[in-house]
Parts: sequence; structure tokens; C-alpha cells
Amino acid sequence: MESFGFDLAHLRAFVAVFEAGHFGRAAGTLHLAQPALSKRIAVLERQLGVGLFERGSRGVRPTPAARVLYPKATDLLTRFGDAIAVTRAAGAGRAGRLRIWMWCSFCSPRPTRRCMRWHWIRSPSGCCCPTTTRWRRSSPWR
Amino acid sequence: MESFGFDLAHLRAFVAVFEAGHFGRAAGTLHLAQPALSKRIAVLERQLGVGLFERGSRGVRPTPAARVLYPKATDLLTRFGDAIAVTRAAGAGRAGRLRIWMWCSFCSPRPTRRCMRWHWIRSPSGCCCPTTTRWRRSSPWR
DNA sequence: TAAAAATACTCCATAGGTATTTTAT
DNA sequence: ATAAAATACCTATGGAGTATTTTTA
Repeated sequence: MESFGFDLAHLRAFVAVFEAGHFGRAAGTLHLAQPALSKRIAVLERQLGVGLFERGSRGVRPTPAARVLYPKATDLLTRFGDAIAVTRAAGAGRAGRLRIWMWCSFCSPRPTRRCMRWHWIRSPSGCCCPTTTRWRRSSPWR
Repeated sequence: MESFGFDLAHLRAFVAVFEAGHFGRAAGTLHLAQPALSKRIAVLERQLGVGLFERGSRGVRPTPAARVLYPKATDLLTRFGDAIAVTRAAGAGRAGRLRIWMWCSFCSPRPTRRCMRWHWIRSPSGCCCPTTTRWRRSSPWR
């Protein structure tokens, strides 16, 4: 697990700029000065070896690479927050391991043997199916 | 998107300690001195408000909360690396958006209409199904 | 020429290193 | 008694701020 010279803080900055289309405003939402934000993005672009924004006098526009990165970045930030929440819950005794049948109602109306796995509550893994997906679970605790 | 007082670097440290069961050895694999690693873990535990390791004179043992966090952390680190790779590929013109049929051979032997979506190459989303999963894709580019 | 981002420069917080102490088996 | 982690302390890198310059539409 090597380091990449940047971290989620940089992705947080990237997301803010992407959404604002403007360094100044993004800096505001991050409670950060504009030059500090510029530097963070510069570090990110340098470490990636890829330009992320085209600068103009009316704000910035994302490059194709930025449009690739954006959904990944928001996903990572969400998952990061979730991981923290689950861990805290576990520390407070409000989460644990559970043996459950887990299947997707779009894939199949019934559970199959192969779907039975251990899961941590509040953390079902993703599914390939569209938004209609419904997860079901069967007890018991352990 | 608020900050949490720690970042992926801390999770990287956590994973190393979890896997080594030993601060000293984990510090070695991270090319870091033992006290620095101790401090990182201390920051993580403090920010989470949760103990992660029980210290002993023969190494450390993970707490239940740590066992919750571990798979999340490794998943995040993997996804982080993937996001970087895809973004770099996009910057180098080796990735882009593709309209494809995507389905899981375990769910169904044939694609269904609802499975057709835009995807970024090299970044298929996860699936609920076991390891037998095979992704198939149909052209064309766009 | 006007709005926006980059640069220059300073300061401080924090990360990391070495030496040492504390803890647990 | 011994192996391992925590603590104390120091140093240096880098992150953030203000002021200013450069860029682009």
C-alpha cells in the first residue's frame, strides 16, 4: 500500500472546485483561502500527472480526466464517511457481524445459497443492478 | 464534505498494524519509525473516539471496532488506487465513456435492458454476486 | 480592463526522528 | 527480565495566510 503524494483532503478540494466551477467560491465553502486551494489542486494535478481544470477569467472548466475522477472522488468520500460511522458504531456496541442471506430483488426474487455471507451491518456491498434494488436480510445476530 | 481530522494515510497505517499485529514491524513496512506510527494510530483512535488495538508485550490485538474498520479501509485504499489509475488513463487518452450492456453472469445469462448504462472503462461498479461473476461488455465507444 | 487564478513570501502546526521511559507477560 | 509501545523532546517540512502579480476573455 504505497502513498501517492496526496490524500482525500485533495479530493475534497477537487470536488469543491468541480462543483463550484470557481476557485474562489470553492475556497469559501472549504473555509480555506484561495491560494491554499490553488496549491492543493496543483499538488493533485502534479501527482496525477494530469490537468484537471482549464482556467479562464470567468472560472474553471473540468477536463475529461476531471469528469472521470469526479464520481470516483465523491464515492470515495462517501465511503470514507460511512466507514467512520460504522467503526464508531461498532466501538459503541451498535454494530457487529451478522450472518445473512443477501440478495438483490432485481437479480432474483429468492435468495440462493451462494448469496449467504457474513456482513457487517450498515455496510452492504454494492450491487450491479439498477436503482430498483432492494436488499433483504435474515437474522440472526452473532 | 467536512474533514474528519484524519485521512487515508492514517488508514494505511492502521491496515499495516492490523496485518502485522505489531507496531514495530508495521513501522518497518511503512518506512516509518515506531513512535511516528504510534502517533498516527493515536490520532486515528482519538478522532474516531474508538480504541483499535489492545496493546500487549507481545504485540497488539485488534478490537471489534478494528475488525469492522479493516475491510472498509482496505477497500477504500484499493478504490483510491483505482480512481488514480483511471484518471491517469483518461488524461493519457486511454479511457473514456462507453455505453455498454453490463450484467453479471451469475445474476442472469443474458443482458437485460435495465442493465444498459454508461460506464467509464476500467471502473465497473461492484456486484452483489460471488466470485464467479463475469462482466461482459458490448461496444461501441463514445 | 476587470475578474479570477497563480506566485511570492512569511509563519506556524504538525509529522517524523532519536533517546528514553513505561508497561505487560 | 525482556520485548514492545508510549512519551519527551527536537527539527524540519509543508500547509495556510496576506499581499501582489499574471492571465484571459
